[in-house]
Amino acid sequence: MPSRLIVSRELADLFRLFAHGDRLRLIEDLRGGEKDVTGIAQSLDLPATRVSQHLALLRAQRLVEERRDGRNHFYRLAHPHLADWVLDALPFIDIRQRLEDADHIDTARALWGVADRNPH
Amino acid sequence: MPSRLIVSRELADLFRLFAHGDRLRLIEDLRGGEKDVTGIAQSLDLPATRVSQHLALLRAQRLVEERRDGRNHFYRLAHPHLADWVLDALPFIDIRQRLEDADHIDTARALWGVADRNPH
DNA sequence: TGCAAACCTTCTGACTTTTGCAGATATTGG
DNA sequence: CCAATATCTGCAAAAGTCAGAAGGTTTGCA
Repeated sequence: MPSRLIVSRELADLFRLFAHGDRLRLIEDLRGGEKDVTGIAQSLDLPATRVSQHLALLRAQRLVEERRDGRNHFYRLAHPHLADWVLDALPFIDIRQRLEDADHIDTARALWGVADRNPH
Repeated sequence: MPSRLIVSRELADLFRLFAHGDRLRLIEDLRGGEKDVTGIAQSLDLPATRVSQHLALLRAQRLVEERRDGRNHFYRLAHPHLADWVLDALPFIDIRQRLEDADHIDTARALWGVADRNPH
């Protein structure tokens, strides 16, 4: 009977995992395929230790999968379309705040290799 | 140039807004259309004051829109498909934990009036 | 008119809990 | 031993939750 409560709480936990800019960038960084920790750390410009901590959180929820090759650990998205789903949230960002931001959104979409879904 | 950073931070703020079970239930509650605060409070079993506070947060991000009729305030989703997008996250919930949870997910989907996308 | 009740919002303030992050240490492979 | 990661510890900061009080409107009604 309290299924709504249970599921909404689990969903909330999931969303909290995405409530961190670096983790979102990490997910988008894996859009292209697997990558090792050092590689991720470089492209996100973060210390490898921090990246490893973020990955541990994502791994705990089975959002990423690991493959070891020698001393390198390669990670990939467990659900390839997770990155797409995240970007689907872009339309929900409040546009009102400085039009400048709209440009940032388009630019980011382009940088992340996603076709602009809202051309004008 | 730091578009990725800016956008990922805004997205993270958005996700943080969804990182609360009651707010998620509220969004799903508006799936069927507009509803007034008292009505929402009743179906969520929360004090109206709390509901109003949640609505204030969602309104600040333009996620809900308000319509006043007499002393009642009716709210609706600014983006009708927001509720769908939220439920699209269900597949990302870790299934491993007690199969029991899978049932809860199906049940919740049914309760929220969404066709089961993963029949077996 | 006036007043009370209904509906809702906002402010205040404290409280709990989380969480981000650094630095140290452990582990595994070359 | 070095490189690449993972995990542990601990804290400081932040953030968010929530209850209760108080304020605004609108409606109903005497």
